[in-house]
Amino acid sequence: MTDAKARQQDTLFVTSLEKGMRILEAFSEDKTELGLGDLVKVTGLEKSAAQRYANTLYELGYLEKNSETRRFSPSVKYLEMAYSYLWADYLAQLAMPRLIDLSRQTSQTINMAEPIGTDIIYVVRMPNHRTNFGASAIGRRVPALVASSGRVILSRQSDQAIRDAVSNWPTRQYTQRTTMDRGAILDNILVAREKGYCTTQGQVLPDEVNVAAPICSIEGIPVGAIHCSLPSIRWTIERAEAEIAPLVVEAAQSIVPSR
Amino acid sequence: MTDAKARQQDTLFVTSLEKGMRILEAFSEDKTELGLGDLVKVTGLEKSAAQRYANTLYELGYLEKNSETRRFSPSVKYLEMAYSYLWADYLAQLAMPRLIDLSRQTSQTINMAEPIGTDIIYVVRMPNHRTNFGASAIGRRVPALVASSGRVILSRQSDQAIRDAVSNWPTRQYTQRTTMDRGAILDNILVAREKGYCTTQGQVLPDEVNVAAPICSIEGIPVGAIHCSLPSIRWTIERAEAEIAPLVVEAAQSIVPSR
DNA sequence: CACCTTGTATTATATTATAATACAGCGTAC
DNA sequence: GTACGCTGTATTATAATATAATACAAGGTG
Repeated sequence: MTDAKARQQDTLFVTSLEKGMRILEAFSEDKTELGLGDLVKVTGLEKSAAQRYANTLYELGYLEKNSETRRFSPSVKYLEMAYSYLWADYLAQLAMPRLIDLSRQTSQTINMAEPIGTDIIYVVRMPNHRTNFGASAIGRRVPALVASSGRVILSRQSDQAIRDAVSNWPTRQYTQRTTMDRGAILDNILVAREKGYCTTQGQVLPDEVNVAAPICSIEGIPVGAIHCSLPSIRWTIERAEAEIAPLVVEAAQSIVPSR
Repeated sequence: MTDAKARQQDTLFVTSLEKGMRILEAFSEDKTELGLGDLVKVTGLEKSAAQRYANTLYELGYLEKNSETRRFSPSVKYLEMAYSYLWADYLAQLAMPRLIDLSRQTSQTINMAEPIGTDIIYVVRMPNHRTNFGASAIGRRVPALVASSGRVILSRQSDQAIRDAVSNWPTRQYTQRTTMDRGAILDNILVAREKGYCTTQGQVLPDEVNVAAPICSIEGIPVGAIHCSLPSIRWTIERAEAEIAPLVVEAAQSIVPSR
């Protein structure tokens, strides 16, 4: 029995709600404005279902509607949800003051990421140089194997977990320089384990050098990472290791979530 | 006929989805972890309904469940929604590079806010000094009459609109110094209209001086504001006007959304 | 130990979501 | 200039699905 089938027979699972969430989720980086037909394509719902659910979300204020094009787009309610989340995220609250300090100390772009399945997600972003918009927006997911934050979080896992992840987790080619060679990724992770931080170059964005250090719970379990982005025009990996890495590591180590 | 009644008879309005959204919205600044009973209280749903909808959202990955306390809390999916929103927000994308520059120039906390009904909502936050956590989280709503950003946006509206807002819009006492005198608020807005920026002190947080300037569309309609927060230990309003206001105004004026 | 409050699971019932379909409005092309 | 295809919108009878009640289990507290 498939998941979907199992759910249909579960009286505690409300399929109508699922369909509504499909509409909410239809919008993304490259789908910012969708008409009814687009929603049908993206969600796989029937036309009449898409109509009713989109209309409901519109009436509830989750979707805006361009009165000329009749297309929907996410409303600011999407942002309010982030606010609710952040208050529930103990790590974000604990880390925030240290991240602010680090941002001031380095005058560079500072991020905090948390692991989520095979990805990491950026929870705090403090841009300090102009960059791609997506790189300064909260809530972005990137495969853990690609991001320095993801790799440094993995570096604190068991050998077994690392090898499993490096073999099986997805990657994605963001730039020409994104490493698709899993052997090289493994090496990078193992070096990170030795050094206590991970450095990468041009993995997600071209022309960026990254330094990431893990945030670990009192039991030593990696629960997040701090990550500093540097423009590679002015920074080499060597210079980043010398000048930035110690600060990032220190900041990350000063954050020890106990719950 | 009430709204609720009207909706029930509207076949295009899916009440099940509404109930689900009630659960999603139950979590907030001070309600970060809710058990089933709490959800019933907050949402007004029946116990069995709360059960089914919360369970559905849990299965869909929107809610986490603490396996000891059995309480729900928002998952990181709440954050992903913010990411989708930001890509749909033309103003945020347009403003981001200028905000980064301004943050570097001033080395102070920079925010961008947008009006939403009688509130403003913070869309971009770039903290540069330690502060209250809520003040560095995206998605926060504050009554427009209280926030310097809200007032400066109002200052670009018609006399009629200003007077209407000052008389009728809600306010809230965040600090001991929050101005509850609507006459004083009106004066502050009218001064802002003259000067082109709005200064406030201790309205939302104690010990903060704020300077805000409006972002206007090509037609002159205020669509947002840039706002700089300064610790009042080191900043007076006078110094902020002299050193910070020109930079904030310049940044805001350099952003001219054309759609 | 008794009680109360919490979350969980089940069921028959009818409320509510459904899919089909018809309609209207608009732009395009022939 | 008219016909066509493409949008989004509105209405219905039907049955599928959400429902509320209720019973049960599991902790916690007096």
